[in-house]
Amino acid sequence: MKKLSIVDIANHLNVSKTTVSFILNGRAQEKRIGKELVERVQKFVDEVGYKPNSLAKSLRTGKSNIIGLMVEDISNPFFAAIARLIEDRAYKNGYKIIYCSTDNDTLKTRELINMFRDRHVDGYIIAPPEGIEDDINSLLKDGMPVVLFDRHLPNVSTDFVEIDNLFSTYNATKHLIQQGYKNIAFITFASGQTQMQARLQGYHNALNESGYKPVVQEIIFNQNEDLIIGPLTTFLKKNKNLDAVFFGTNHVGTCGLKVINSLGIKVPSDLALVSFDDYDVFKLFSPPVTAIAQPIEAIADSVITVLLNKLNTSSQHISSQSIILKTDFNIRGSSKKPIN
Amino acid sequence: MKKLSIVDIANHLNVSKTTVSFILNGRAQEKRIGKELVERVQKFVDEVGYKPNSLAKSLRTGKSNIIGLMVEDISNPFFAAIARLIEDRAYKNGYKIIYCSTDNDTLKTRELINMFRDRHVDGYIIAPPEGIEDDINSLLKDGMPVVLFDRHLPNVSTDFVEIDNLFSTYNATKHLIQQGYKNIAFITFASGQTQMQARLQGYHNALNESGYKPVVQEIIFNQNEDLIIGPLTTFLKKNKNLDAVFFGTNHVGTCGLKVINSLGIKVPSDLALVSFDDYDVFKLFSPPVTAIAQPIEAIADSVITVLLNKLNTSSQHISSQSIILKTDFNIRGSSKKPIN
DNA sequence: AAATGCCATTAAATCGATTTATTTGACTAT
DNA sequence: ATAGTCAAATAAATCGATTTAATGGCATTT
Repeated sequence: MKKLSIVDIANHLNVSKTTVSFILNGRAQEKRIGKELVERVQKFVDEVGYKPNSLAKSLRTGKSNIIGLMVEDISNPFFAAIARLIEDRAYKNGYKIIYCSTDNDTLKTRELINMFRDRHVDGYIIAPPEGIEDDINSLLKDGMPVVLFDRHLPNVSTDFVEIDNLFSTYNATKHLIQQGYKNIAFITFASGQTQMQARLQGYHNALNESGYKPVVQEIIFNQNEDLIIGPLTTFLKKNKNLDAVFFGTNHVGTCGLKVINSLGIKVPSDLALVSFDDYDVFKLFSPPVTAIAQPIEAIADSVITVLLNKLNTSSQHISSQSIILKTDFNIRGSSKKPIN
Repeated sequence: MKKLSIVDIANHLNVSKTTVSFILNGRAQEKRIGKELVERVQKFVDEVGYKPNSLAKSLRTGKSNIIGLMVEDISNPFFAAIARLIEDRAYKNGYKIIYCSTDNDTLKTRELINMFRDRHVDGYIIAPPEGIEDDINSLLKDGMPVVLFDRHLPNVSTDFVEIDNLFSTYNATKHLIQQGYKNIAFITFASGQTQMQARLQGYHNALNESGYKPVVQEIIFNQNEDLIIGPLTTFLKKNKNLDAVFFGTNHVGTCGLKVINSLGIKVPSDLALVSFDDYDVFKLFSPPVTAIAQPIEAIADSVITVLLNKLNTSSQHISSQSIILKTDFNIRGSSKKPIN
């Protein structure tokens, strides 16, 4: 009852395994193998449900039909949703996904890249942490297809998919200003990543145009949520003059909501809120939080499309492309700053 | 600059690849290979950073060091969190994870199991849909380690990790009754899965003890959230006499919250809420939702511990174990039904 | 009739490791 | 002197596929 190999098939049919292999790989015509032989082999293979051992196949061909997907944290709803969509599309195209969470940790990411490399994944989809430039360039030098998303690396020239971060925060901040808010803080994780810098820049640009003073609070990321909530609480307690707060990522946003809840701050009468990323938490929070929604389907679709293209066309000649997607701005809660 | 193979190493050192292999696999002593030779090989291997090709290794040994993880939906926070924890523990023990979402779809799950099998995963962690019994029994027959979680399959005798579903809903329902609520509905997805049946039973048991009439609403699951929200809205509009609602899963819970929000129902004055699974959405929702919290870390820990045990001890003699974990009951919002 | 070309198929090499079986030389026991 | 033991290392088989190079048979060309 053990698994059949191609040799078993060949022996049973009194043909060579070469013939079986050619037939199974659709090269029967090319190799002009007799029509009835093809049918006989095909029939028997179907009958016993023989499947080639993919390890042996990968070893020989160098292809694994596996895509390595590295997100920041699979338990973050944004990344989970993207992973889910990419997974679906990949399966439909005959690819499997190995995924992992980088935690934005350069060392961990480096190990994971080596692990993927070792498993001979055919392509890489990465939300890269800073400091991983050399490793990715090394992948590229070896001809591996790599698509970055959510952010990119200035010194790495490969395809990437991003959203228009700068405009998104610029636009949202502008909106707050038009509503009459003047003391608008921007709270985010300390990070030099491109998307974070762009978001920050958008905020600054909008404030500059209005001549208001920017108030930026950078929180050190920590796995332990208490170490995020602590500094946040301190900050909000100290800056009572704020009339609006902009959260730069969904994680900061949910932590921020917890703090605001526990401090008994009223939204938006005490404080108006805007957060990056829109999902269940923000839609349900009462009163609702205005949010910038990333086009998750479009991101996943673009990423996998670009990668599949690179995988199918062994094209060294196509230069790398950057895809920038638009976000939606979902305004919720009262629309005007109440007059004091 | 291409990758080195064991032959390259052997040639360069003028030894046989057998020797290199023995040394690299820690069998030098057993094979009494000379001490200086061992050091010479070790040093060179470190120097050039040689890593054995894991495909070839897997092909020969039959082991892949990969664990297949099948959850219901990786974008569901409960499963995402579990997956994340399992992933961490697995990596620490030298295993990688290939994961996928079953959607509770038997056919899709069957295909995925075959895919895992084909990739020679060493062990399986599955939140199984109904109807997949035969496939899993077939895995077991072939000696594959399988651990189920979140639910189990009555006709499959293998290890599983669950929570005490029946007691959890019994206890929570009891609590509602003690608070003075009389018309308590239970809303859940239509499913014959063990955990769902147990939750329903707990609810029934509590109501029976009090002599109140159960009101159960089963929603047909659908990927399209609108097709869940629709029936939910209809149900809540029709049953104005309800004073409490119990959501049987987190997904039903979040959908339910959306409906309650859009209908303008006040919680808990109009309607008290209890939901299975506790996470950000419920903690932040204002007024907060009382929830049954699953011990996510303990679940992930138990699952991976059991599986690693099975992987390490090639023990056919250890009979399968069932682990039942306790839940936490997080009471939020007002504690008494207001007197009308 | 020998040489050439084409067909249909297959033997053998290959991918990169592990593992079994064998070799070689030194030393010991009979 | 001969067989037997042992240490140290290696040759060769193996895992299960793909792929290159080779084969024998037949028809056609010169």
